[in-house]
Amino acid sequence: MDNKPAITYELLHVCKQSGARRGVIHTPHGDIQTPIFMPVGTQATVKAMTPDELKEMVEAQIILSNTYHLFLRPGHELVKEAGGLHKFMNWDRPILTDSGGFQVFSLGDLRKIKEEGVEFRSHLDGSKQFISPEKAMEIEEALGADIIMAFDECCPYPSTYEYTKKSMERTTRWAARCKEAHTTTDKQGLFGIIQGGFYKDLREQSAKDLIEMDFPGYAIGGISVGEPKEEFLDILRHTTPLMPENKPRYLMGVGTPDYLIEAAIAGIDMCDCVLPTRIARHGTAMTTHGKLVVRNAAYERDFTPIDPECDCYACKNYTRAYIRHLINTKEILGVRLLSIHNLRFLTKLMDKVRIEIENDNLLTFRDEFYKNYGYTKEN
RNA sequence: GGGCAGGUGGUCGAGUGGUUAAUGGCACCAGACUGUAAAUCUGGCCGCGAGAGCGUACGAUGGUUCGAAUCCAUCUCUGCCCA
Repeated sequence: MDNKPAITYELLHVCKQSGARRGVIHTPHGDIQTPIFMPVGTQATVKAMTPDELKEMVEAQIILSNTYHLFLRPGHELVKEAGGLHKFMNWDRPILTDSGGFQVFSLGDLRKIKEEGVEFRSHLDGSKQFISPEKAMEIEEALGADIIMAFDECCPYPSTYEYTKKSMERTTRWAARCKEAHTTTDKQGLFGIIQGGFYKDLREQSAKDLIEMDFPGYAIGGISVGEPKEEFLDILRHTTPLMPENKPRYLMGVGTPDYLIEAAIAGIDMCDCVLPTRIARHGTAMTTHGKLVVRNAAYERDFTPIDPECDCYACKNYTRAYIRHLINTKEILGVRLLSIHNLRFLTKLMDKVRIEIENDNLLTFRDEFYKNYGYTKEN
């Protein structure tokens, strides 16, 4: 196990104003400039986007995919047979696969948690499926992403101290089993996931135990699950400093502009979220001046771009009135244009965040951004 | 000219004497969405009112009845068939 690790982190600069990190993550499929926002492509596709669009229009550096969903369909063996996930979906940049831990949370009614693993009743056909830490590793290795996540439990909010503690300790035991089962360490970096809900001592315990296991990167899981923003920030700010400085820090499931900026300030390097693509499908855009529900009647005759300050393909070529028309008539193009815009909006936001870190100016940038976006306070 | 079937809220369409301001679909209006069971879900959708409520309303008019979108009469309009 002394071969070169698949994933390494290089710290380039720390923002003197905010403490945010500017860095690079080296992966087998290229470098990732951080802090970064990662679009989510659960079923081996970022919904409505081609890989070319993700590269050229969105300028995505890395995308996510999902172990649980690909395990059910088309099956990890099939993806392996196709030559791995990169080849299967025609994406040659880095990929990160989530382990199915989020499905333990989101498929709450359909699963049973045991020490050995989680029994799921498939949401597709009701069939019984079992995912253990070892199984998750088998699937993730077959898929072949650059970064793979340990199998964890994402606790609901709120959860009692007792439940959260038991869950966190089990997640830690599962992390050890994932590490033990993980064989492709030269090609894939396995990240541990810090849990502990909204209890600081549990977060500390989780971080300590996982760090002892020496993963090539660490994630914060189990926040941004419906809690108030103050609690989110509190746990974020408490947990991030516990994470190693020489390894990537990943905050799972965060995707509103304010949360992304706060995450960077807290010292996070990576975030992912379904939000930009989901709200695009539901007719909403993120803009410099806040959320814009394009399908609303107010934009029926608005012949200006979604965001006049945006340079994306959708904003350069189409009006609110046209995109509203496409969304309201359920035309695929509407969803595509909004997805391009929202994803580009967030990747560009992170471009700016990286520049402002280099300029030691991130707090000033945040305040300015909030003012434009319409946030009244930062917390 | 004769026969038959019908005219219900933006629209399509239930309802055939009271619990009906009137099921449902669509359209429309708004909200939610944060490691995707999500091109989904929730709410609103006659007028006025914060609300209790009030006022109008099922082609038109008149009638029966304690009570009618529902029954009767006449008129009117639409579709189909026959001449």
